[in-house]
Amino acid sequence: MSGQPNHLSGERAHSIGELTREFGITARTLRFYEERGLLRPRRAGQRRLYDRGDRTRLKLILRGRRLGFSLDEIEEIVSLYEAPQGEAGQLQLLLDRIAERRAELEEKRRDIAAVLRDLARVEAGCLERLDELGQKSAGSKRGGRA
Amino acid sequence: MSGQPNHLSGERAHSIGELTREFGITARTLRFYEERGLLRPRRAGQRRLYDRGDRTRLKLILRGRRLGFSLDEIEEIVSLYEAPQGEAGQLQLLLDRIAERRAELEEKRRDIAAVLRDLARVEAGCLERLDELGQKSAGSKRGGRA
DNA sequence: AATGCAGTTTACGTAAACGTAAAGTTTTGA
DNA sequence: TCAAAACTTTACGTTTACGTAAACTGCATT
Repeated sequence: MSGQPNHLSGERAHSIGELTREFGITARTLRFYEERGLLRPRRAGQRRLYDRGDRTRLKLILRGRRLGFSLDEIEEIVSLYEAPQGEAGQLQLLLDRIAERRAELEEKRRDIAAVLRDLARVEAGCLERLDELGQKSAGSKRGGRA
Repeated sequence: MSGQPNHLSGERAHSIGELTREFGITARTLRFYEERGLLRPRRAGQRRLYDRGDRTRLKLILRGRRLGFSLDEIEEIVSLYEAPQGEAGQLQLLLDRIAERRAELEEKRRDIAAVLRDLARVEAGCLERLDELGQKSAGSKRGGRA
């Protein structure tokens, strides 16, 4: 139907250079993640080819990175997404790990809320002060302390 | 009125050991933060004494750390809190920096929401699967496929 | 044939954030 | 009083997450 059959699905794979541009990271980073086992692009000869699944994983990795998780933690989190459909014991373990991660994330969320709240306070102080300065400036323009 | 006058205010200062226990960090970390200029406890001879302000700063630092900010970034953020009451230009700069940080924090917040959402989906899948297994198990207990 | 570009492997280098060990001082409790 | 506990400085070590350089390969131009 479509052009050349590219691997197994009907989507286009990406070179390492394309990914660096798309995600603003270096090729070294991508190779490093592969070395760490976080990514497994297929190959066309030597060249790496990243398909949709690899890109999805990469997005997850970068998201974890922005949240300050270590690559070890990121690996664990990503593995949760692709966990095998095990039996009851495995599933319970998986649920436990999910609960742990959720707790961490909710702590981070509270931390963020706290910082945002503090910043809002500082901002309010700034605006107030600016307003005062504005009053004085306007006053002097209109002729001093009137 | 009270016992010995401790410095200028009427509060009790804490030793480095007390802080390590209270916050679950090592003395090395506290000294390192001091070396980096993030903390400035006063001294009683050689010994460091941390007052309420130092503890507040430390909480901010640890909060930033949990959010994955570098110590450089943390320094910047904390400095926003204690910014001098400058004139209009300075205030505007301060407001700009606050806006930048706010944008970052809101990206983190979105990232957290995304991970939480994904985890919830995985969890739902787990529970569903567990439920299926429970059905089967109950069925066989009651005597196979009825 | 030569050049250039994109990609590859190998390997050493580096910045950040502490860890750890050594050796000395000061405080504190028995 | 005296030993243990707590603290100090100095200094080298370690882990994480890549950066950077060297040397090679394959393909497309010129």
